[in-house]
Amino acid sequence: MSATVMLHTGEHGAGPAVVRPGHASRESQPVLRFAPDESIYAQGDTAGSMYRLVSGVVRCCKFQPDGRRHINAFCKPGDVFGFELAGEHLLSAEAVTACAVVRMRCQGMEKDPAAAIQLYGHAMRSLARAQAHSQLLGRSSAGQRLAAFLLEMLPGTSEDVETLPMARHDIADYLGLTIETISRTMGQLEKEGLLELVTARRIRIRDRQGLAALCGCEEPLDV
Amino acid sequence: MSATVMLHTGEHGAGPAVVRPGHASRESQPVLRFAPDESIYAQGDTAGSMYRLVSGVVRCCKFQPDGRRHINAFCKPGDVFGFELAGEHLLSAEAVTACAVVRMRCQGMEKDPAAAIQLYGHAMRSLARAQAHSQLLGRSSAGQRLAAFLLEMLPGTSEDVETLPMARHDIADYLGLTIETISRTMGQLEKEGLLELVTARRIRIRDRQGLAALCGCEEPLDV
DNA sequence: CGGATTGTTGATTACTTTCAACAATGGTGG
DNA sequence: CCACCATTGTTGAAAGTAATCAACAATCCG
Repeated sequence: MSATVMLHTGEHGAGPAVVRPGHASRESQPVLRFAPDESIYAQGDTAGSMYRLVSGVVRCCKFQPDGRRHINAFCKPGDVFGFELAGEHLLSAEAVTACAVVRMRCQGMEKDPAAAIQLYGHAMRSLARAQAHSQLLGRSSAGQRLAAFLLEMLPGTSEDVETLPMARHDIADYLGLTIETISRTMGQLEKEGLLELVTARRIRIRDRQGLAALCGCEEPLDV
Repeated sequence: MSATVMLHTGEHGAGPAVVRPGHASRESQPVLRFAPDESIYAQGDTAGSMYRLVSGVVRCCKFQPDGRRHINAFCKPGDVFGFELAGEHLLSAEAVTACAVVRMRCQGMEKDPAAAIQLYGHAMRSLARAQAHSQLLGRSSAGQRLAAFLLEMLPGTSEDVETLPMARHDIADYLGLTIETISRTMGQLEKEGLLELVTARRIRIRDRQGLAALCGCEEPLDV
């Protein structure tokens, strides 16, 4: 026996477990807009809201004391980010492309079981992603990482040209590689016929199965 | 967009959300014991419980289709693991040392706000760890990884000899390195005077600050 | 004590980084 | 609309780090 709880996360959601503008303990929030490379919040900032990405791409990243940057995740429309257990953000969130974001204040969450369950869902999805990512980084090989990354970022189903929203530098900091290695590996994948680089950012995936075989592990999580 | 949370009832499922022994709305569960290398659950198993480690050390790991193993986390007494968003375990949990575990069935979570909030806390702690770990793997250098690992695993405060509970193979799969590299790097840290290897597993940390400086980043999370 | 397991060390190879120079791109102003 | 220029991406050569393969040593357990 099992029980299923539907957690509606869309703005138009309805029902008991809905975090949305208008909820008793929350209020409607305007859509915020950010230009590319603009900061949504920075690590160390007081955490008090969660954010739902409406459009665009966001990177959640950590700046190390030694100046290096690690990108933990790229958020796509529909993703929720920025919720924290403690009082301050552990990561920074920055717009990769122009993007639209809804901020939702999380006050009195502990008084609202439905919200707590929904928060749990978001946390678990983020957890699954983070674990998959650390598996990717532990597993090594530039080719495998890039293949997995491309399958994750370019969800298209046919052989159409898709646009990578982020720069090589972002990819490098996400995959734990250098921009030069990204460049070379991308070229190699092209030489192997797995993809075609129309320009650096405009890519046509020629052989999705080949890429999946290359990275030799689970398909990208669709969480 | 909507998300579904499967809240599984154990086969003996009865009563309100049972989360840990002693709590008002929960019931006491027996302590399970596992021998070293014994499996607590395997990836793909139906998920219906969470587990609290009472004593010993557990590894949460993923076996890739190509045979490689990645260890996502080592659990220490007090840690809670095994909760899932979906209906099955994404990772396996195995005893590293002999250990004692309390299994808690997760039923009727939606009726128990306190349990949901507690679950959220566990998920967020796991998330913070997973993110820190992917930062560690992305950041590189065997020496830095091992230094961070030792600070994480050997919490002692003075210069006493401590015992590593896991084998080199486990460390390697956790840090994304090989056992040979672990061995060599350990020897190098000893040569640099940062630690002393009484035996392979019995280690005296000589210079905690030095190790922290080496890994050049955040202190280990105490979550 | 003995034997299997676990850990170490050495030599070589493979891969990624680093440093450097160059090419392409895309946005801006003329 | 085009030319310019800063930004972004590519390519090459050399160096460094970790992986691999192989042999050996130490440890633990019965």
